[in-house]
Amino acid sequence: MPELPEVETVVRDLRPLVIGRTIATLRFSKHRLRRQGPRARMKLLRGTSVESISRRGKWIVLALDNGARLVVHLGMTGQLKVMNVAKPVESHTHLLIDFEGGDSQLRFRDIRRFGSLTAFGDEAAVQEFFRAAGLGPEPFELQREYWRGQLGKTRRCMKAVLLDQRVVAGVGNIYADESLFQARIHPTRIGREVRASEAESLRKAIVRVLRRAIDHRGSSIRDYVGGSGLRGRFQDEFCVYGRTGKACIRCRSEVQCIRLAGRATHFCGNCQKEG
DNA sequence: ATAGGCGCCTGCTGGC
DNA sequence: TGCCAGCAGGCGCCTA
Repeated sequence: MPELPEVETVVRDLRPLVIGRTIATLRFSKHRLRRQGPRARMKLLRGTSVESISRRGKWIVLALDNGARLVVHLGMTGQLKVMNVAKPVESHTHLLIDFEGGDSQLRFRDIRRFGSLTAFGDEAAVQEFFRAAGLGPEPFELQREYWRGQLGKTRRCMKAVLLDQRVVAGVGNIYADESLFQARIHPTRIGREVRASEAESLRKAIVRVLRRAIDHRGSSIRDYVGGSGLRGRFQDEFCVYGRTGKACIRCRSEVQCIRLAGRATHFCGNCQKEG
């Protein structure tokens, strides 16, 4: 579900609501998440105050003043939001963080439990975790030569390359399809057969699409809400994603949908030529 | 190296 | 109306 723009929106929403707050208690649901660090290490967070909240790819990092970190991934249906303690706790809420002297609490909710919550002792441990995962560069910091090199050395199709978090961090199914449409590149094109000029227009398209999506607070299709519970609006701006059978906004031919890299892939067969 | 399939979960939709 | 297959913003693991 949440890709970079949604995660960025959550982080921006939460920033004024959690920075400076001191964590009083952490309460977990009885269900385990798909991936979750040792529950015992969560003790590191108690009694500390939040210094910052940031994003790396689709990961959210809460930095505490004792150096500890809480790293959150929203998976497909994760929500991280601050709510008034008086609000009923919704089903599938897996972590409640109460702050000292306040009437609001941070809640992690995840219907499908594909998300993850992990505590780390310090920033170095977080960086090592990302390094071990091979997490690639942020899309906004993609170097032209690096990008060309990554495309040039692979026989995978472009859709698969864009979804690979080791190549570029933060792009998911929606923004992969939208970026390829903007750059007029067919999703089945092979990485190393993409021309340098195409690679460059794709690099720019990714940045443009992600920035616009962030401006719209991301895309809400079903579950996603920002850190204050507000939905996104970028779903109204989709050119191809979820528009199967509808007219391409550019040439009016039918938007097609195929399965690639195990995911529904939307494109215009007329605007995006096969190799 | 890479494609494909499965598994992890729950909930919703569309076709019969 | 009811049932059930199929599908969903992710990702790791396995096999061929």
